[in-house]
Amino acid sequence: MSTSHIIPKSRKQREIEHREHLILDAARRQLASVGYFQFNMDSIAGEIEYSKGTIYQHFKNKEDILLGLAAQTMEKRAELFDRASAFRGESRERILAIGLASDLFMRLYPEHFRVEQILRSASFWERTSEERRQLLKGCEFRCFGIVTGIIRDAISGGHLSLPAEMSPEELTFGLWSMSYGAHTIIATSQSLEEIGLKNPHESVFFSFDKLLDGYRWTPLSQDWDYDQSKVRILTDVFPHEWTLIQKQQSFHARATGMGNSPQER
Amino acid sequence: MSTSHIIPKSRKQREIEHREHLILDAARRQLASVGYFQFNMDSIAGEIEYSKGTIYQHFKNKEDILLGLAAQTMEKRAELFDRASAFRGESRERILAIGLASDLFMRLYPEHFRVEQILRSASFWERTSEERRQLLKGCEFRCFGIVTGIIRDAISGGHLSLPAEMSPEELTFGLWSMSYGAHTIIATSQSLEEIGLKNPHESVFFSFDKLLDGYRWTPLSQDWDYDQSKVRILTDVFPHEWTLIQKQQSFHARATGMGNSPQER
DNA sequence: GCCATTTTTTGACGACTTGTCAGTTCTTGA
DNA sequence: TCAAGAACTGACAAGTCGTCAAAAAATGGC
Repeated sequence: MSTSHIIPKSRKQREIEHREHLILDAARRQLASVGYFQFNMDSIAGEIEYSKGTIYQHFKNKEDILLGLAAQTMEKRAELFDRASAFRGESRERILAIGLASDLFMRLYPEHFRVEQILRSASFWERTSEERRQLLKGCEFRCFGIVTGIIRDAISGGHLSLPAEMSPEELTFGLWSMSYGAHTIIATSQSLEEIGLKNPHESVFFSFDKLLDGYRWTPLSQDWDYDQSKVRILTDVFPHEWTLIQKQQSFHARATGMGNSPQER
Repeated sequence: MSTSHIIPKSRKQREIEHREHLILDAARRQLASVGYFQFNMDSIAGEIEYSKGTIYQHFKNKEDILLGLAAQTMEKRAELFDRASAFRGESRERILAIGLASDLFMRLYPEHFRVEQILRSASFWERTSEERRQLLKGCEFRCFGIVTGIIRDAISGGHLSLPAEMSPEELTFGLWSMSYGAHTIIATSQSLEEIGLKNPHESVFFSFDKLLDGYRWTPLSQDWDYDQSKVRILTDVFPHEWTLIQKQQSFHARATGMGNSPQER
């Protein structure tokens, strides 16, 4: 009796979860192909072959779907951060690994930035469901905590000492700002080429190096071959992701400066 | 005859321009009070006491109005940058002045970030008018050029030398990223306090200092009192703006760490 | 196998928006 | 004073979101 009770229930459960994925996948495709302004509920319903009413049982409204998309990718970002943080090496290499994770993340999920942009805009949040909001916040905290953890490790390991009035969180904020800003600009600016930036991705790493040198986080870039660390991290920690990106971009590998090994700089 | 020809025309002209301002002001208010999702053409029309049709003679569509708002504020940002760049002092002080200009800008025009966020999002641009697009791009180029100019001055003045493979534009991009990222996060994040950041504005300046130290842009922060430079720039270059902000925030001056002189750090 | 009850799904519909355009009002200048 | 053109208007077509009564499907007791 217990099984006949439980099995149908869990099948139902799985069906519901599966449909949630269907909806999000359809939404992601829609968003990628037609953009936010064309993106509408009727066509998502059409695509997944369920009615609009059913979608509204999963999501409070249109915005909630976008939040769902963001939560999905943020989850993946947090995973990448976890793996980066677990790299066995100098603390500064571990932070470099986080930088690489960010970079890989934005290359693997470029739509994420479109969504995040909308997310961060006017009066969006109040329309979404509390539950999903918390989910996203959780991922954000997790990522933030991972970075702050590495910083604390660096301090206790004697590789970094912050001015007395400065907290590890503030350094994390600086790194976050730079990374978020750079990636947003890269993803959305119409005219970086025109402005004279051939390879903004690479510039980000350069700025990172200099920022950490400014904090005197040892080993300093002049005393250590971080290009080699980069290769090691990519092959050890992100082999799968790196392969994916190399495939994606192999046709213009040399132009992006990442399809090849970092030594070329 | 010529006067009777010209005067009415220019009055008409002025009326039209005046109305454009009316529309943008109403839109700005709407956006600030109800957010993007409630923001609609009918209520703007109601507020300015012209019909919707008339609004559509000025702007191609809703998005074009937002672009108009952005162009208005970007113009102001470019002005602040111009003034910052004209500060007579060390090149690194001039870059600090740019940093202060950014900070003042976001404090004076917080709605701008809401708009910019929407601007940078999905399939927005294709709906707007080419003319206004160019206007905005122009402001962006101008700001970018000002910063790059200061960097070139620093290089030719012997205060900074970039690695051979790195261009001034790449450094500008790094500064832009950090500033844009930080301000966006500050303006839109729900939970900075919760995460342990009491005064993110101040953290930005700290990161800036460290980044420039990393580039060995002299005088290094350890050899120069940049807090004092900050005060000098604020009083010499941005006296009016600074007063405005102090008034705005005087009731929680100590909390923001900017209502008072920077020495307190 | 049958039917009453509960759960799930559906899509027509109300409410609201955007952008248009035919018709009206205002302005200009002889 | 009035004709011609410019400017303005608001009803309207087209399209969207989110709801909800009714239909369909699943469940479970007999």
